[in-house]
Amino acid sequence: MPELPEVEHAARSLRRWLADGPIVRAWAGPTRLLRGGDHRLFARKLRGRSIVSVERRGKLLLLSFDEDVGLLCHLGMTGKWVRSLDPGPAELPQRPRAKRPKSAPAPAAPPHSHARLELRGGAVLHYCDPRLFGRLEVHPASELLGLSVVSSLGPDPLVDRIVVAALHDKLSRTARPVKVAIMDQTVLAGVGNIYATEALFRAKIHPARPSSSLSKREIGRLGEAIVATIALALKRREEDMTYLSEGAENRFLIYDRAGEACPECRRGTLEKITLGGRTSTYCARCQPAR
DNA sequence: ACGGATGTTCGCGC
DNA sequence: CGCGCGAACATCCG
Repeated sequence: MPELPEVEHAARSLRRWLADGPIVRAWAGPTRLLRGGDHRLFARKLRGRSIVSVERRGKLLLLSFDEDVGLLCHLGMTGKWVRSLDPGPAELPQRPRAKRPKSAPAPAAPPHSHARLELRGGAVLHYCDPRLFGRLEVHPASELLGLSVVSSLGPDPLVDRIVVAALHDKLSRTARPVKVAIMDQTVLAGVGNIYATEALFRAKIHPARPSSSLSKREIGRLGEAIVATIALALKRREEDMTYLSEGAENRFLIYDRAGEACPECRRGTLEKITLGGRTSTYCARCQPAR
């Protein structure tokens, strides 16, 4: 689920939820989410901790607790934090649930819950991630910002804003397709495939344009489009829970709409190309190649 | 049933 | 060093 707006939404939720702390019990399965870390250490370190701050940098969540305990969390492709009121009986990762009759009791824990923070008062925060592409790492809170995954991030469009001159300077040094460049987390932190696609459409820039070919004016347009795209997605997130794969219809302008008519010019048909291994949708009329 | 999916990271080759 | 490509990770959905 996660690009910058979704991660920001998760950060706001966690900030609210963790304020009910402290954590009376923590648990994680022996999962690869921990990246070689020890699941018993996860439980030991987080038990008893109270939240100090929840920050977001790009797609990363940085949770700082008292006693200098920190948790780094990346949602990968399908990770999310879910709050429930019951921890569930099993001390095992929840596998996908088999179909059961309507009359059967409701499940106690959400599917794919691989780590849990149980708060005083009974709420349980589950980290759920079917594909296990995410990561959860315990570090000293004071060292979170110094981790290379964090310190190597480019400016975050919401936290730092986008400085056109700096972005232009960075893009001028590479011939990579501009879409690949803005998805590079060391160039901008938090932009992924959906919002890169949407922002380039808004800015009327072809996704395959060599980064170095963009004028400063175009970069300015692109920067504004990125911020606007992210702000709109975040607003929608806060208003309702609409997103992909949650029973919601596609609310994006062109993402995943190849073959449909362009919503802007209404004449061209949206096309699809692959850049940097990812699918890109664009309108050849509104986003000319040169 | 097959192909693709919001992300990252690795290895290989040029 | 830059860059592209494909694979890998594990599961779900249409």
